[in-house]
Amino acid sequence: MTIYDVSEKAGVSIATVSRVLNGSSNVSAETRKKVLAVIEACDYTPNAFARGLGLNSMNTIGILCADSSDLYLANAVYHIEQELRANNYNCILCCTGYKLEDKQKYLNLLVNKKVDSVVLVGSNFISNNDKENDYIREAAKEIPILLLNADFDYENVYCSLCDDFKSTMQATSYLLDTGIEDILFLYNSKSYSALRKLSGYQSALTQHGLALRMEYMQYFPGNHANLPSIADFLANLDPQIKYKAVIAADDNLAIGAIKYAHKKGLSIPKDLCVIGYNNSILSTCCEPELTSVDNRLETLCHHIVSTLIGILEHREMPQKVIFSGELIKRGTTL
Amino acid sequence: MTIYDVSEKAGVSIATVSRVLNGSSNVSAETRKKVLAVIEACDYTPNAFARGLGLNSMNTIGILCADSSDLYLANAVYHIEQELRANNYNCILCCTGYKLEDKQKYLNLLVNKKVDSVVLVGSNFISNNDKENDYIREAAKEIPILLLNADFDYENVYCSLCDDFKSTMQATSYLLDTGIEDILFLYNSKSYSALRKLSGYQSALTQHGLALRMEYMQYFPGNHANLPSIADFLANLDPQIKYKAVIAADDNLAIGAIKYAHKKGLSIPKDLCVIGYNNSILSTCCEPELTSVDNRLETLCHHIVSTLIGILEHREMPQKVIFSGELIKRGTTL
DNA sequence: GTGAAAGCGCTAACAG
DNA sequence: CTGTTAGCGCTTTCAC
Repeated sequence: MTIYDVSEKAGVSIATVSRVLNGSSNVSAETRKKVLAVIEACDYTPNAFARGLGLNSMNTIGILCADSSDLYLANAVYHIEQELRANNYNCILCCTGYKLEDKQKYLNLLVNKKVDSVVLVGSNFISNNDKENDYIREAAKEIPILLLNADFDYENVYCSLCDDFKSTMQATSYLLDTGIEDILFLYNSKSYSALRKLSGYQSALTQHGLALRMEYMQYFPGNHANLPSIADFLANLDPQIKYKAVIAADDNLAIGAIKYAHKKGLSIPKDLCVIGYNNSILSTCCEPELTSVDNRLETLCHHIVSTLIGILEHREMPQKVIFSGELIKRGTTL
Repeated sequence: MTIYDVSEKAGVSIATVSRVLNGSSNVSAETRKKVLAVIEACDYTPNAFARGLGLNSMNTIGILCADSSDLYLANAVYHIEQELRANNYNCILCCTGYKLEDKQKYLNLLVNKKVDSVVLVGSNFISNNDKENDYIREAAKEIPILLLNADFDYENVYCSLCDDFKSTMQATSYLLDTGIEDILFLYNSKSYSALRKLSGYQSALTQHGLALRMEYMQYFPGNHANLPSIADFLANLDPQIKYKAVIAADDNLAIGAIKYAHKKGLSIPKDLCVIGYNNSILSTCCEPELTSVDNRLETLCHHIVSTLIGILEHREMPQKVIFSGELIKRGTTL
């Protein structure tokens, strides 16, 4: 069943069918009804490929993320998909892993597949080595690129992010204000976002007149989905490093710290305070529940999609939008 | 840059370019080299839409799931995407929620978008009211439909699932064998899979000569991502219902039970044993860690995709494959 | 081994 | 308001 069949049965030209299909106003109520009746009767649906070929778009957006099984990224993907679908766009999901080569390859692939735009979920798509960001610049020459939780200045690239620096600074200050000075910062990524968190931590210490100690900023090199291994990592740290609190770059690491405390018989929050990041489901699964920074994921996703829609509709849109996080206080802090 | 431009620059016809593009053998090594050189030089990529129109396929598979932010589903989606991409297929992700109307709508939409096939992730796509499964039969008339963790007999529908009945029966028996008889079964879905688990629980009790008590099979009506509300639910149960163990239909519910125990001052596993399902990240985040049924998600996903590829390549494939789960013993059981 | 040409099904500019 | 027609870029017979 093609548009020709419909036009024939309805006794009109294909152009007219196309018009009613696309809601053009230039059709008399009568012909419209006639055509609609045939369409209904034959259960006709336009061929999506032909449409794509003509319009050079199939109303699809690519979503690139390193690992959609990661709690945080999965949530982001979910919300973005929901928002896009509400706007009548389809999503092609593409999980790249963390290797530059693959990110590059898949971004390229999506561009060649003629998606209307792609949104990169997670700051790990931006490297500190600027040359490694060229693949994004390249893609941005073809289609708009949206970044969730990353900061990058380039034409046709748009960012929505949470101020991780400020949030972490506030979280750190919160601990400092309760009189705790020995705070371990735990992170497991060197992405833009992670580094911003690290700076926030440092900045809070400095502002409170405290010296920075490198050994109190620990990089966990493993997989943060392996919770026990995080606890082991902390257990194997140099015992010289004595801390009364842990600020973690995400909830997984924070849970690792809690597990470590349990293992060592430390009482939380009396002996050890813990603050996580993301306010994910992990923050309510433990005992006591985890104080965590809510980085407004849903808001960010909502915003990035409405920006995207605006761009595709050729409205003028802000290149960068920054939200503030919020510390959700639960049982792991005083 | 189109195939015409390439053909012109290479001094051949577009048919020849198409041939080298598609690896046809009927091209002399010399011409092939010439054409490839031009393609390389111009950085030419074929237009995906035109290709789709000609071949009636764009090598994309639809993935339907109720909620990709759900831990279990997110993992499934991740693995399926990875496997498909490894086979050079793209994935259109579509989160439907749990309403029949929407599942129907989106399955239809994907069929109309001319995906090559769709995989339905999670048993919630199959209803016990068989009439509500007609939308799947409808779709199966157009393209192959794959079901992950659901059981459904129909032409052009293929299932990969874990034997939830058996796994739950084994888990229950395991508890019974340690001498615990008062076991609460906690579930929050009435999907095929959840009901199979329930039967497994019942069957184990019956086999051990124990009577079934309806009040020991509790349906939690809330959102299982809200962990504290699960604990509250248990706390508000009729105090007449005294139990020494909880078998939960997923890890979220099990974590709720652990939270409940903490709240009540019950010691785990001495006063209360808990068994979860899915062996997700939640099973290692708590204290003690959760005994949970591993339902071989990765294996299932691997299998479902290789079945799919087989079908698309017109090989004969099994309509149904059933794996067995495994009880992973951790600290919440004796 | 290679080229010419007929679709694939739709959109949109143009003419009436 | 409606019809005619020229693409969109590729695949695939069918000749040579």
